[in-house]
Amino acid sequence: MFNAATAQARPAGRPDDAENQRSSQRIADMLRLLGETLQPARRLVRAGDVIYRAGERFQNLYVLNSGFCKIVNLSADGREQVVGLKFRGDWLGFDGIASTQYGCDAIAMDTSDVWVIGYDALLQACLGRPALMTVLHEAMSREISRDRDSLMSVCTLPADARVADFLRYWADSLAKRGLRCDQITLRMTRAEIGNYLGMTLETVSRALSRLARDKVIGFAEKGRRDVHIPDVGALSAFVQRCLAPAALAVH
Amino acid sequence: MFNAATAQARPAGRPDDAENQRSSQRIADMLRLLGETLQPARRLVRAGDVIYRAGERFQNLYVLNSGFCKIVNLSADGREQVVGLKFRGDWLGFDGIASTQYGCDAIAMDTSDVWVIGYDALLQACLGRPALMTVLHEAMSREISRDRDSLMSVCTLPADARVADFLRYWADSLAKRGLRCDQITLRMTRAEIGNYLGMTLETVSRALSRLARDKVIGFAEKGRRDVHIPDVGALSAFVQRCLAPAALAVH
DNA sequence: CGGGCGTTTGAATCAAATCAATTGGAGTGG
DNA sequence: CCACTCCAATTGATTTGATTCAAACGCCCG
Repeated sequence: MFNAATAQARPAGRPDDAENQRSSQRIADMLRLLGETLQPARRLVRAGDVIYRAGERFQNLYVLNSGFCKIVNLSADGREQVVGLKFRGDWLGFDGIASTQYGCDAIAMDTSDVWVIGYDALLQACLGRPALMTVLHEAMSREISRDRDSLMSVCTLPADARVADFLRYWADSLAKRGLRCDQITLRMTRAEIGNYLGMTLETVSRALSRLARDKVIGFAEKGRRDVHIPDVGALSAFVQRCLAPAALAVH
Repeated sequence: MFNAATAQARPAGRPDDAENQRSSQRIADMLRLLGETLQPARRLVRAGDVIYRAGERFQNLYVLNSGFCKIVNLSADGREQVVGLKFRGDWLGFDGIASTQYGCDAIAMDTSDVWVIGYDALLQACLGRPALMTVLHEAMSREISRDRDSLMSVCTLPADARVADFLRYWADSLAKRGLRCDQITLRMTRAEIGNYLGMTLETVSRALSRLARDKVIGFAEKGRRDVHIPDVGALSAFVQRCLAPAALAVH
């Protein structure tokens, strides 16, 4: 189930189409179930719009029906940290359940369709519809797994590998949603990527340049926002190369 | 609700006794509720024992009634990362819900009493006992918040501050469980602490030495496993000092 | 066309990792 | 009880990867 593991287990590191299709189906089923049983209010947001803010009273969970957003944690002393990225089918706001207020800001990074799920209504509905509870728990479970993968990446990978792993994660997220992942548009600045990965914007830029020089990624002719990924497996291979500096000529 | 925020908001950085007492009560209430409604099997484990392993089929959640353990993520390429520490009242195994198998190892770090909660039975019981569902969701929510705080710490703090923040987190965890927190016994080696914090064991050792030199912590006469923390607020202050290198003489 | 922001790239600096040596306790067995 | 071993921890010297500081470039938009 782990991204790296999945890529590794495959013969040639190519995406597991069957698995991705199942993911895509699961998300569609979940959205259909939520739509039918709860008729959630929809909120259309644009890049930069705030979905909720840290400190606001927790009442709703949110589900992204389309678009893309970031979760930003702000510490008491002013440090700001992007702690999560959310795509279609992801839930937002779980951190508010225990403390009765949100602990982070959720900011749209693109035009998005956000479904508003009243938490009390959801719990109520869960009682009559066990499938609802299942999707809720699975979503929380997945978030916990993903957060651990993030921590793992930040703690164990050097900067270049972290950037490569970030792109792999992004491509993987798109593939799991049935979207093409050979051409991705990063709707984040280098500074935001760096913040998310725990490094400076210059280091992100250098890492991307190195990835491009090694032909692991390509840039569109105009602008460096669009990244071309000919082979997702090559990103995983690049990560491995970063980790094994003294193990080259073996044949 | 965030640890750092809490400490900051206090007049003198001292622990918030009322809040801690509420936490302690909440945990006791939760354990009582679980014990009464589910009569979970108990498993006594000793330091080093495996509670579950990554890859095993998910069937149970676990709740620590006493003791202490670590959650270890193992990547496909062999990197090993401590991604969480669990104390009395904490739940283990949430990451298995979505994928039907555990994604990490859970290893006891001390003699512990682990309650085994069959997941299906729990869901069943939730239907009749909404309070059960509440504690379950709160536990997952808290884990998500905590994971984000970890990521924040690793991404934004220099090594010394990260170690200080780690000790603050540990002391805070004890306080929230009604235990004394001025004298803590780290049941982890420097290497394990370093792994958790994303640094080498030498860096952990140096950071601890510096904290001791600055009188923020003290070591027991014999052995360096026991750490004396005269004032938890001083740890937060130390973190701030690390972040503000050029702001000393202001009066 | 010019201003402003985001990005790239280079050079210098710095924090942390690595390499290496020593110390200190805990445990074992004579 | 002491000698011996083993492993954790400390501390110093050196190297290295990433940050910082600085300059230039390119793209978008008014």
